[in-house]
Amino acid sequence: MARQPTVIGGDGDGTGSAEAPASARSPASARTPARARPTLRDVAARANVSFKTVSRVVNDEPRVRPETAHRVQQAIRDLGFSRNYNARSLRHGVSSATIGLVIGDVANPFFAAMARAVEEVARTRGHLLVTASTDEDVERERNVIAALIERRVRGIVVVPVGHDHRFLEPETRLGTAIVFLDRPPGRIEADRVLLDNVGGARLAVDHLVAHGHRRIGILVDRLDVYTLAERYDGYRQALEAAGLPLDETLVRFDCHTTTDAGRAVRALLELADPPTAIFTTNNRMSVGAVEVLAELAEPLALVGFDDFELARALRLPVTVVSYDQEALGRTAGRLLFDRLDGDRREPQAVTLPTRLIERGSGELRPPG
Amino acid sequence: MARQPTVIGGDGDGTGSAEAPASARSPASARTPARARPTLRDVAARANVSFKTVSRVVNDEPRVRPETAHRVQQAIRDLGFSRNYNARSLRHGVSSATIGLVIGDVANPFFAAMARAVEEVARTRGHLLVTASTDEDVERERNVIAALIERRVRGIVVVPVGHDHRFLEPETRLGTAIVFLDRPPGRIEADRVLLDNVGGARLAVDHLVAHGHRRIGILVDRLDVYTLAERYDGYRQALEAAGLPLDETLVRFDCHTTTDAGRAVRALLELADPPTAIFTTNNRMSVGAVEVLAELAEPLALVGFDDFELARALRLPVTVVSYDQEALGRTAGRLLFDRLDGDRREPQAVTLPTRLIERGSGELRPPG
DNA sequence: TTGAAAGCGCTAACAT
DNA sequence: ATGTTAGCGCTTTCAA
Repeated sequence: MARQPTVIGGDGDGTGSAEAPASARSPASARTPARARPTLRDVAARANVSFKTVSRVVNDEPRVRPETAHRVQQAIRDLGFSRNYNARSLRHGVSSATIGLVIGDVANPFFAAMARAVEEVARTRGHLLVTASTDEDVERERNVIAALIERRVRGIVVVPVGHDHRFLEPETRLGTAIVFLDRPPGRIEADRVLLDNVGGARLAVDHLVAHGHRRIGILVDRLDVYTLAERYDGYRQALEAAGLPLDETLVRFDCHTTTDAGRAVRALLELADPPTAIFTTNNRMSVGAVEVLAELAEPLALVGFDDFELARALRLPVTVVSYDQEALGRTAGRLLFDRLDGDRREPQAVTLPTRLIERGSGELRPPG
Repeated sequence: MARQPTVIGGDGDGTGSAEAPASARSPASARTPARARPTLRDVAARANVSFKTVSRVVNDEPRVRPETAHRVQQAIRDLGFSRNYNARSLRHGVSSATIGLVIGDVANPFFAAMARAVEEVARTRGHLLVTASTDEDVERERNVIAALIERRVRGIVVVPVGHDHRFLEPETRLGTAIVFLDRPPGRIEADRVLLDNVGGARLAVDHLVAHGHRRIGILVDRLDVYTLAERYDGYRQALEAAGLPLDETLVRFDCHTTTDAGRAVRALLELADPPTAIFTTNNRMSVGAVEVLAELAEPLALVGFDDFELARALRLPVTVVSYDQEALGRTAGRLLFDRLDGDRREPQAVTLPTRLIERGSGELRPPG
């Protein structure tokens, strides 16, 4: 398991004058301290040209004799030169070729799918993506956005947490494009790409009602999360449309983790008059519910919002409200680049549709 | 659904001289073109101080009269000033406070978990994370790493694709820290955080053998993926240790997607002498296998490498080789920052352990 | 085809 | 406590 230390060559080009940090000098090992990073000037010196010529070569500008270009290329390789993009973008009008993505948590497959789609759009446009998670914390949202702006990203796709984004207004005026994803901005008008949450929830609950259920439990987290509030609203609308009362004992809040959701399901089951069906309002809750329901002799009906991998391989395949996750991210990414390309239309609001996928769990009828 | 356009204020401070791109002038809307971004100097002018004083305020340096600081803060707010971090880091020794992460695909939960862990470490150190996916393409790996270096990230955590990383050597000498994650670097010595893949595979196959299986199928992708080659190796070692022959018809390559894996399982089932157990060498393959096996009347035994959400909620809960995903990313992140802090030990090789989680599918005995 | 000079927004070193 | 000067690595005029 022991490894040979990397053999590090001597200071071949006489540039290595960088003052090493104290820690670099301490161990007895022959490890060389970091040498100074070569600049356009260093390359120029080595190739015997002016540094402007090197700049031309690096940027594929015309008007350079092939022979000169060649010599410069060689020097670039010899020195391990890499153009400093930050310095480059200091000049007005030279892009940082970077965009930001602010989401709740990359480890959540829902966000991961969006991240992937946004990154894909960025890539086709030659941009890099800085991704930052907020953990649904308002303060972190602000901090992270500020950090992105300090680095002069050209635009930001954000799944917002807060409910007041007026602090972004000056920034948009300064040219940073902002697109809100999955949830609307608070107190400002801006581009947004949303899901038809109310419609999706109605799809789910109408479906359960159509299969004879009259006591339908619902799992939600805090209602200040926009999507959940909307889905809860769809639930209530569906009940009302069906002439069913809203029984508050059937509504379980604060289902943040899968564990919370599992606990909530257990609580519902222990009710004197338990529900015959459950509507879970996001993928985590569905997973948590499924893990508990899997242990039951007599299964409850279940419809979940968000599709998830393996939903169809489960003991009882799960009926879900689904939609195109990638399309969410892709649409937001495209909108962002449209803006960067100079699109000056009024703020756009795109709403993506949902659909019901019947797999079995949502088609169970109430017992008796 | 129609939205009011954002009301955009006039050119309040007389700075707005930025030349608008052609597209900005086209529509009849009163939308103002982006104004020039305020600098330290603009703030200084407004607050009637020198721009160095503003710099002091922005950087929380001492030696500024509270009253002055106040005036400056006000000007900063008025102008919507944001310090340009790129310009700042131009100075020698001022960090870009950014690190890079190069992975196969953020949408894969395996990578997402690592991304999350690395981001977490970065965050505690006040750094932002630029994440880029390679889609397991060698050329993209090189391009992406080059792009990160051009932006002067301080270090890069990379799940490598290629088998020759000598091109990184000059870069490490220039001070960019590189840590390889999940797979070893090719042809250079460098820090690496790996998993005990061989040991994990042996755990899996030994377990199946112990339960009476003598024909054990295996799903793999291409063997030039390090982890899979190692796991395949563990499979062979286990067979040999058990005195079992290696039957090539039981080895299915090129299982890249879940669909591929499902197909491979079907092919195994149609064999004249089919296996009684299957070992899947990553999470995608396990999912693909499960989806096919779920349809079977008489289930096959299955052990999968990588744990996955819902593995225990399935019709037949899946026995897996598990490990601490977060620890992988966390360890790599910490190692990276250790290096940035001046750690000059020889390149480190950390290997993380695996363990078997029995859930049922791996404890099935062969029929008869 | 090549080069010299100015300046992007900032910080560090040195005044005042 | 505040200001001045130089320069980070680059691109953009403009000149040769």
